[in-house]
Amino acid sequence: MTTIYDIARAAGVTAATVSHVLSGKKPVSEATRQKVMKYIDELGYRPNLLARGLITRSTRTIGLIVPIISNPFYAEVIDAAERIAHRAGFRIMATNTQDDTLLGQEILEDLHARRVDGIIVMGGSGGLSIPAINTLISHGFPMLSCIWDEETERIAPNVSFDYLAGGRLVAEHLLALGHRRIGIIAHGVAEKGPQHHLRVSGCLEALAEAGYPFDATLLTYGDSSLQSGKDAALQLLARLDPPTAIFATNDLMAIGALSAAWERGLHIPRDLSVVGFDNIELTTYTTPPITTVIIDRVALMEKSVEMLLALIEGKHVDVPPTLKPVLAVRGSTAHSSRKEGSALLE
Amino acid sequence: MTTIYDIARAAGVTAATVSHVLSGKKPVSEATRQKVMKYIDELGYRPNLLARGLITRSTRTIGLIVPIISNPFYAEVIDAAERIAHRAGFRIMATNTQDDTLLGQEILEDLHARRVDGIIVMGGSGGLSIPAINTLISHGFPMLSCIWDEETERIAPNVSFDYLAGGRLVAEHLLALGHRRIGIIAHGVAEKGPQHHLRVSGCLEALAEAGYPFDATLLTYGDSSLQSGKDAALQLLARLDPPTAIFATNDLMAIGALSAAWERGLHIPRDLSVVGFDNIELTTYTTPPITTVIIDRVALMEKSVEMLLALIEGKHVDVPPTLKPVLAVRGSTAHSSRKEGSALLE
DNA sequence: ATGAAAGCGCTAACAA
DNA sequence: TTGTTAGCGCTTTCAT
Repeated sequence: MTTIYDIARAAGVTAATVSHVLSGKKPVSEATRQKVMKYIDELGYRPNLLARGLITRSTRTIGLIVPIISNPFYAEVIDAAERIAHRAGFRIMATNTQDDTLLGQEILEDLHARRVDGIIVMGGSGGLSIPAINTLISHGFPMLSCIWDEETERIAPNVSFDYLAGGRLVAEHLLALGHRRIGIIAHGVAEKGPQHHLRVSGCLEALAEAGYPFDATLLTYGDSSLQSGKDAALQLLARLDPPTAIFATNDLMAIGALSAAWERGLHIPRDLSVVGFDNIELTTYTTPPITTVIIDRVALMEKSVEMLLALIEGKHVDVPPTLKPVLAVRGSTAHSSRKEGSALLE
Repeated sequence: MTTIYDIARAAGVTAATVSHVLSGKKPVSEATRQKVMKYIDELGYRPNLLARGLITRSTRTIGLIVPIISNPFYAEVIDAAERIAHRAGFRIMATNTQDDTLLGQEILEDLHARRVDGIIVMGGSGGLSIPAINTLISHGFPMLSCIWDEETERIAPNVSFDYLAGGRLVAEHLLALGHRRIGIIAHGVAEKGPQHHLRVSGCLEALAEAGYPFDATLLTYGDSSLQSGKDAALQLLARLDPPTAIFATNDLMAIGALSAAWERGLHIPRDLSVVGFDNIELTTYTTPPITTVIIDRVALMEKSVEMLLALIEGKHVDVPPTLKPVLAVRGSTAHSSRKEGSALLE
């Protein structure tokens, strides 16, 4: 592979001069600049970023860890992060933990070993242990979490989203439509404890404040996947006293719920209202489009990247204000027409 | 940051010995091994992969370039690639070109400069110019394309998928259901020439062979996005002589078509049949589920990664046989009930 | 079984 | 404006 020395030799200068041409940090005569550039082009020279990174102690790369890349929410996050980082001359190295703690740990260490300049950890703890993150941070490594739960906030700086308010928006919307029996499909298997629990809490709080008790048996769990949302919805719909509305804590599960309702021959929103969370692009194109809570991914990544870059440069950083949710009301929710508590006809 | 020398000093040995412990390539007494490991742990040492890569001339990383990461098809591809590469001890560095040629060029050069061991370029030429790829290959850089069109096949080794056969499957299926007027939504704006044209050609060939001429005005174009599929479908459905079935050359556009039909109050598949291409997970959960052509992403990436690794090791590689399509018949297609050529009622 | 020495390709003082 | 020198953190012969 062509090195800086090959260029230097060909151009009849020294490696330092070639380096100067490349970086533009030192004055170089136009004549030699031209000559050097010519040979760079001719020999197809590309600076070895490993060598450069070794000495500059910077790779101009930021690591991004997400739970599951096949969830469009995270794919869209990666896309946003890439665009934003690119503006600052940084590259994103994204990986997904597949919600596996061991793999998450490995990825974290690998990113560190590659000397990325900093790391952003997205989403739930799935796939990453707090101690693992803690170790890196205590060694002074620039890290931050993005939309994680409270546990992490005290460890890494956290760019946060007001999930609680999001859950409230959902409840308020459904209550206003006359729904009183609301089924919930949350992420997190029961044993592990709910992971999307802030979204649920917000919803329950608003219900309680409005004076409507929540039937705890209407709280079911999924794993954020399409199929798990469908399964949970089928389970809710099979009850003798099915809910008139279902709140899924992410959009994929909401789509699963739509599919479940369709299979049972139910019309949405006439027979059942469905609300999601995330606002992935797809929710505008389902039939009907899904009412969901908007998480502004671009704003989130703008804040995160900006904050991480500051952290990398050793600047003082203020944790940005919590991002607020907005409800996108679409066709999957309507006034409750079915008599509450009555079984669904098939 | 802790270096190998810090460990060596702490353990009272030399850097070479620590290296031997780490690599396991040289015999080391159990006693020193223990001691070294202890300090590695204690000081939180992580080998600097930049330095290692510099000397071993390998980063154990393979670059993966896709057009658009927010298309679940490519997100699923990346996920598959990561799993497969991981088995071989390799890491994937994935980036999307956002279908931008300039950005694609930049990414390619960056990947090269980072000294990834090889690169896989996925999907259409969107975002990457043939000459750019050619330059790298001619310099002996391990590269291959995956499911690209014929143009590339002569340049880089190509893991291919039989798009033509896929298009035929669609036509045969629709013909068997009695459809004669088939609308097509293909990727590629008209000026640039169709990029998904093999999928289209296959379909047209089968139609011609069956003795049914294709009305060229029923060929419309999108850009593989949800919205473009919807727009194109609306356009087709607004005609006085709308098609009885629509073939979208990818699933996102098919979902867009579903949405368009829904907005126009049409029932699928009674009023209109819709077929997609790719078999993204979502197609099973739409209402109704979408009939589509299966592209086996895992098989594709298995072949690609395996082949690239061989290329990296300088082994001779045989181009694997073209992967064949399989049609997944689902609820979005049914027997043509509407009288051909009649306008759609709203 | 361990160590000494050289060098991967680059940048960054510092000199000239 | 250009060159000299040293060294980033690691692996790898080659000695011992």
